[in-house]
Formats: sequence, structure tokens, C-alpha cells
Amino acid sequence: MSKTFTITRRDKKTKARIGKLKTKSGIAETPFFMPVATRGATKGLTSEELHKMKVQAVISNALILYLRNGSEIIKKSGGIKKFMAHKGINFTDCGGFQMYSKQIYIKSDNKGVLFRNPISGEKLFITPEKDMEIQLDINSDVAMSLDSMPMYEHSKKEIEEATDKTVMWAKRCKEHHDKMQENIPREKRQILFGIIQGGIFEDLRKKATEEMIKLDFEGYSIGGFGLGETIEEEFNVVRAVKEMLPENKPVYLMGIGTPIEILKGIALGVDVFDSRMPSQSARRGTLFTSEGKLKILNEKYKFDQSPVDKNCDCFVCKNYTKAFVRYQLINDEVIGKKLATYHNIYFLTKLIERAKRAIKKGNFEKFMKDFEEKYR
RNA sequence: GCGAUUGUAGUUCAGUGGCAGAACGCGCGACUGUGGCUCGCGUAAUGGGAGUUCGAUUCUCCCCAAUCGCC
Repeated sequence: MSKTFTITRRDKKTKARIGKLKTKSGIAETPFFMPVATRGATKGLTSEELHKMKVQAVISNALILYLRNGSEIIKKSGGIKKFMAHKGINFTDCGGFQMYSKQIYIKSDNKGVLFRNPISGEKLFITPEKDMEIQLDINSDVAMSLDSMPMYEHSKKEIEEATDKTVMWAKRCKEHHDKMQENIPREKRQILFGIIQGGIFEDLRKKATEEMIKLDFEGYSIGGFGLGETIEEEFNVVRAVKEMLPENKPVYLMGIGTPIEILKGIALGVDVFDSRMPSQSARRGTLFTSEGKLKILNEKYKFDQSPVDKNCDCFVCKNYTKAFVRYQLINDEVIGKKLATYHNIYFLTKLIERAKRAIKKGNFEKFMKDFEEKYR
């Protein structure tokens, strides 16, 4: 059968699960982590390198690509997969998160979001329909409905308004997206995920989840985290939303990317993650290791001849010393950023692989607890 | 040897007769659906001596050093 999502394995003690996400570009085994490739590339890494380290998917940004004619160029290049010579699956984000970016966001009303194009200075009105068209031009495998993202510090009333607007837009996205693809065979269609908002308020999240389920998306994204809330607030909401969502739909926890949060998410049955965390932190000198976070720019590693992580088998750890990576990073050489980024993304990808193995062996909960100890 | 100019943080430069600033560097921290790669905190200095003055890093003189020019 050509179902989008199939669960192949379940953990007994937690809600963790292993599944297959089927897209027009191929199948990815969940859970997986997507490095961010905002403009069609993960900073510092080639598509071949991502493929070699078994990254199954990346996520680009429809709005930001659109700002520099990227969506047009990509359309004329035959879609993002071909454009970036990527062997895995491509997600696109809608651009709703850029409401967080004061430099390009102007305002939003019920019809859509007004951005300023920082390149031309022109105002740019993005409606849910327009957003769907951009993502279809880019031709990613999985698109996101346009959301209106509330800020952590907003009042409950403001968050409720944004949440309701997100549901309303999701409906319009779904209708337009379906209509745009009605003549395309099902297996060649772009998949659309609906984004659930609601801040840290369980009641708002539950209401939004209920409405979104009615719209029957192929997958659900939980958005609006990593904005200042505590980890408890975050996972209380994820748990509540997950309990309501249908079991057979893939769930994507947007923007979440610290090792601990990924494991906690997996334990609650989240299937997809993404974050700029591993790539951005790497460039700024924070590396993930089996022993915890490593601040490689610290003076104590100046002459350190050991690898970044002695338990890691990535090519960086097999070939280079801390002293080398540190020196290149400090001197702002691209090789430093590249090696650091490679290691961090490899680490997260490998972490999830190990988590999956633990799920299969039935000791995921212990695996998670042991890991958490090191990241305290 | 003579003349001119300049000596302020590790570096490049502000500034002031009354608590000496910045940038970069260095040290530490942050970073969660990345427009332009950052942000926060910390560190550290008036070349030496004498004089004027209540008080001098600032004004005067001497010494030392550097740079430029002329021999």
C-alpha cells in the first residue's frame, strides 16, 4: 500500500516508535533529524557529505529562498532535490518562523503576513495560498502550512489569536495545496504537514490540535518552541498534543535540536526534528560529544592532541585533534567551521541511530537516562 | 650629530587640570522551524624623573624610546 507513514516498531516502556515516511523522493526511516539548509545548503557541508553520514533529510526555507529569487531558480532547475544534488528527502519550512526576525517581519493580519524584502526593500505580502505555490515551485517532498508564530512573551490572548489564525490559514493551505496538485498522481505529490501552535498553554494547544486533526493533514508539526520556555513547559505541551494526534500520522517537533530534547521527543513519539543548533553551535565552538558539551574554544584545549570525541568515528574525530579544530575555528578558517559542523551533525544523526537500535533491543529508556546523565 | 613629530590596555586609536574610553585581541558564557553569524559578561593602559598646582595622563623642563627629515 502507498501509505505515507507506517510504524514498524514500538518501544514498550515509552511512546517511542520507528517508522517509515514515504515521499515522492524516497523513504526515510523515522525518527530522524534534519540539518537546516535554509538556502538550499547546510552551511559548510556538501550534499555528498550529508549523504555519507546518513542524513536522511534536510529542511530549506521557502520564504528566504523566495527573497533572492531562489524559488524561481530552483523551479527552473527542476526542483530542490536536483538543484542541490541531494540524495535524501527535502522538507521546506513555510517562513512563518521569520515572524521572529524583526528585520524582515512587518505585520500580519487575517489575510496573510507582510514581510519586507531586505534585498530590494519592497514589501512582500505572503498569503497561505502564495506560500503553497512557493513551496510547490521549490518542489520539496514535504511542505509546511503557513503559520502565525506567537512569541513566548506574548499575552495569552495574543497567542490565542495567532493560534486561531494558524488554524484558519492551515485550512486555506490545505485546500489550495490539494487543488494545485489534483492532476498529479498521488505518489508524485508533495506532502503537506499542518503546524500546531498554542504557546505553552495546554488548553490552546488542545483546541488547535483538535481543529487541525479535522483538516486531516498527512503529518503534524508542533511549532513555537525554543523561544524561551522551559523544557518542562515544552514537553508538557508535546505530551498533551501527542496524546490527541492520530497514531498513524508522522509528528515533527519543529526547531528542536539539543541531544536531550531529541531523545525526550522520541520518547513521546515524535518522528522528525530539525534545528540550526548543531550547525550554528559548531561554528561558534560548542561541540556535542559522548561526554557532554565540549567548548572547544576554551584555552585548555590549545595543545590538546586528542580527538573531539574519542568515542566518535566520524572522519573529523578519526583524523584531527582538538588543537587543530580549535586553531582553525579561532582563526575563522572555513575548514574549522566545516569540521565542527560535520562532527555535530554526525553526532546527532548517530545518536538517533543508536536510539533506534535501543528501541529495537528494548532498552531505549535506559539508553536515554544514561545519556541524560552526561548532559546534566 | 641637528631638527620635527609621537609616546595611553597585548595591538590600533580616542580623551581629559578632578572616576581614563572604544575597537580588535584575550578569558568565560549563551545560541533551538539560521536573510547578511552573532550576542552577553569579564580582562587589561597613561615610557621614566623633576617642576607648577589643592590636584598632572593632560601644562613646563630633563632623560629615554620610536618614526620621519637633514647632515
